[in-house]
Amino acid sequence: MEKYYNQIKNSPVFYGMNDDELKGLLECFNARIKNFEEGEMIIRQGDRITNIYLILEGAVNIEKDSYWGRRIIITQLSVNDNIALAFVASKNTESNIDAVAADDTKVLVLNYEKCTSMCQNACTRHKVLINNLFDILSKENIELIQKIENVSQKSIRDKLLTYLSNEARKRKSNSFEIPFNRQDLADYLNIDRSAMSFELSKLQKEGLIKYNKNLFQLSARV
Amino acid sequence: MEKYYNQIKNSPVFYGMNDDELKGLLECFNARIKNFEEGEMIIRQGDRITNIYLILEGAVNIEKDSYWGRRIIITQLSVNDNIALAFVASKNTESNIDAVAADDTKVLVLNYEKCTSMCQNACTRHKVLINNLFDILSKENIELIQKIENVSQKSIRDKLLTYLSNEARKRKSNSFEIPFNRQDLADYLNIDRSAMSFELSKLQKEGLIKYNKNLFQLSARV
DNA sequence: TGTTTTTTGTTGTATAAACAACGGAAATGT
DNA sequence: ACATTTCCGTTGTTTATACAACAAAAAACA
Repeated sequence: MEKYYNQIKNSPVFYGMNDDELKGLLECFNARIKNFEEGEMIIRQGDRITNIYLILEGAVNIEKDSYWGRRIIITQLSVNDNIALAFVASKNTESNIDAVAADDTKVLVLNYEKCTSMCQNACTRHKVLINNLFDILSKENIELIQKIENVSQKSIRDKLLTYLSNEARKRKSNSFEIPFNRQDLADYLNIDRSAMSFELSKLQKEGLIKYNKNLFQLSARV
Repeated sequence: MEKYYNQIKNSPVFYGMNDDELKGLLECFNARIKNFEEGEMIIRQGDRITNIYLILEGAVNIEKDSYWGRRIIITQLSVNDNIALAFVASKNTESNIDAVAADDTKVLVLNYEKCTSMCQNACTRHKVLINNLFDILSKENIELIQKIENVSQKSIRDKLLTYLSNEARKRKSNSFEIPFNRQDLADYLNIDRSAMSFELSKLQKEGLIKYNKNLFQLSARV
């Protein structure tokens, strides 16, 4: 835990707290570290969620399986992101998603219910906390709307261009790495991988984008 | 304002407050009622948002225009829902959506920034408020994930069946009205209206669903 | 280093969806 | 009650995408 102390302190969940507040909260949360191997399920559809998970290392895919076993990737989370906040915040709501380690992953497990029942929202650190969580939720909301825009384009080409230019804007740079391999990107945009590959190389031939593995570069025209 | 007092009091935003707290907050929010005609824009992409809007009457579509002018409907909001909470909560974030009155609509305009700067989160009613807003945001989050599932299906048929069965589950009934006309539903699911109509009648012929105008009924098999 | 496995790009074919055009039904307005 | 407009379903045609199969490249492993 020591090793990650500074990281935790600067994470969006605990941002702005002093050492005393942070230590108190971690105790209150009954915080502990847990490891997941690549491919392991952290949360399953139908689970009743009582913990928040703060990602310390690695990456996590938020997924859903459709009837026919086709995989939908909702989003990929990484270091400092948290999993499942929306579900613990909406009491008595079952998870409607899977959370799968996309890498060997270390998470900080926070028992949200224990913490809220203990504090009764009374202590000052809890006030900072809920403000932080509020900010996080609103940002997640906007991210989800963004994702809806990405997948709502009608052609493969438009999905790719929308996704890539949204990423560029988010990173404030025309060249950036994406967290997905080709199959995962296809599952994220809900398109066929091979058709996507084809379209990507077409876009490259036309000079709209350049890419090498997961590193993409957008030309000024995009 | 009097006319809507009870409705406001029981809305998710102000839920659980006593009369004094509510009155104080409405003042603090500089609350006022505003009317919009069908088709009028309540919020535009790029606007910097400082107000929350609580819908008192009518309905509002949250939309986005793609490059080619194609319309994407993210969701439809109705009475007691609020607009733009995520944007005011994420300070300094421009709206990336349009909010368009889908009907003649009455909203309660709440100046969020004024309220938060005045109260400095100090007063007790503000604590109830932020807890309410927190709940609302988390539910919106889950709704958005649901919507992503709906539009992430690969065929028109699967989109319709997923959407309809999700609605049925939400309403806890196999027969229900949808808030969309055909064109709006197509824009919500990002598919062609005529192709959708065709698929709907096919589903009806196969006995999976029945519908009449906006009233849908799912057979047990769905 | 050589072998195996995974990932990515390419192509041809089958299929599903978009699109355009239209007629009828329903709703709206006068 | 009639005229006008909007909405909905149907059909044929064009187009884009899924799908399958495969080869090349890269990565992982021994």
